[in-house]
Amino acid sequence: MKFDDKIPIYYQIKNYLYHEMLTGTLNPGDKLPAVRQLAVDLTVNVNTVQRALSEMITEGTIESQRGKGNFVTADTTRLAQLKEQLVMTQLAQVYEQLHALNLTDEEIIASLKRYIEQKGAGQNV
Amino acid sequence: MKFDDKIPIYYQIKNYLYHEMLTGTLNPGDKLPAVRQLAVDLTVNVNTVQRALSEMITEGTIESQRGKGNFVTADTTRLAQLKEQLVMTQLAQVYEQLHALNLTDEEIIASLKRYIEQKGAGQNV
DNA sequence: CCTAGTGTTATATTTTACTATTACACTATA
DNA sequence: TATAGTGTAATAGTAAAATATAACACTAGG
Repeated sequence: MKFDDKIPIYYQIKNYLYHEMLTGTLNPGDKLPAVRQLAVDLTVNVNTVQRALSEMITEGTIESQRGKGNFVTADTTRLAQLKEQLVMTQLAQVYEQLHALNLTDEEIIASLKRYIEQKGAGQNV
Repeated sequence: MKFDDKIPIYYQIKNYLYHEMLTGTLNPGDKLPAVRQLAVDLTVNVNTVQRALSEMITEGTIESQRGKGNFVTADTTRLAQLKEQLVMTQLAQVYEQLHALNLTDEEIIASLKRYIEQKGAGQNV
């Protein structure tokens, strides 16, 4: 897996796993790949995987069972909260940045629409 | 100045200076504060400021004159390009992230509108 | 010419993320 | 009970960012 060298790898692993958990690749209650396997898949060290997982365990989005494996929480409410939080974080970030560049609310919305239209021309989903 | 410990400081300094250059605090052709003064203002080391500046000099957004100072480029076309690029980077990032969470184009736009409305309630600009 | 103000560069040190490696703890099962 | 598969943790080493500090190079003005 390729990483952005401006952001800690363990942090990007968290986002990767969030993505898997929120888009159906990993469902509530599912067992995650073994840490050593994840390390191989992502071509990083086990400790780096563990650092990402331990933060997620603290957050409650993943539950660990020693000797068995790591599991996506079965608490769908918490997962919904996680998704909402990730979306809001992204929106807040783009809004703050563009607002700081003196774009008005309307210009921010318009520029996003324009971006999506341009992008959509040729590879819609 | 407070920095996000997930992103290199020199990189955040670049964004800070971009902001000053694109919102009228620093106008085309303006002289920047001396590097040592910037270091004091931002509470970082001179070398860290210099690293940010040297990248911006390479990019052509800042011009250096040894013994005199650093100056915002007078090339307003280049500054306009810079702003456009920063906006596009932000839009691409938020779009990719939200799209990766399975939000449709319409949902992405709608969620941004909702975010702005909620935010606007009480502190419009 | 000298001095103050400026950009530029270099060295050594500290901190953090990451890696490599090893070991330990627990579970399931043959 | 032995073994394979799992999570957890500790140690030592490497690399990059940032710091502290000093020195060098150029400009302007007295």
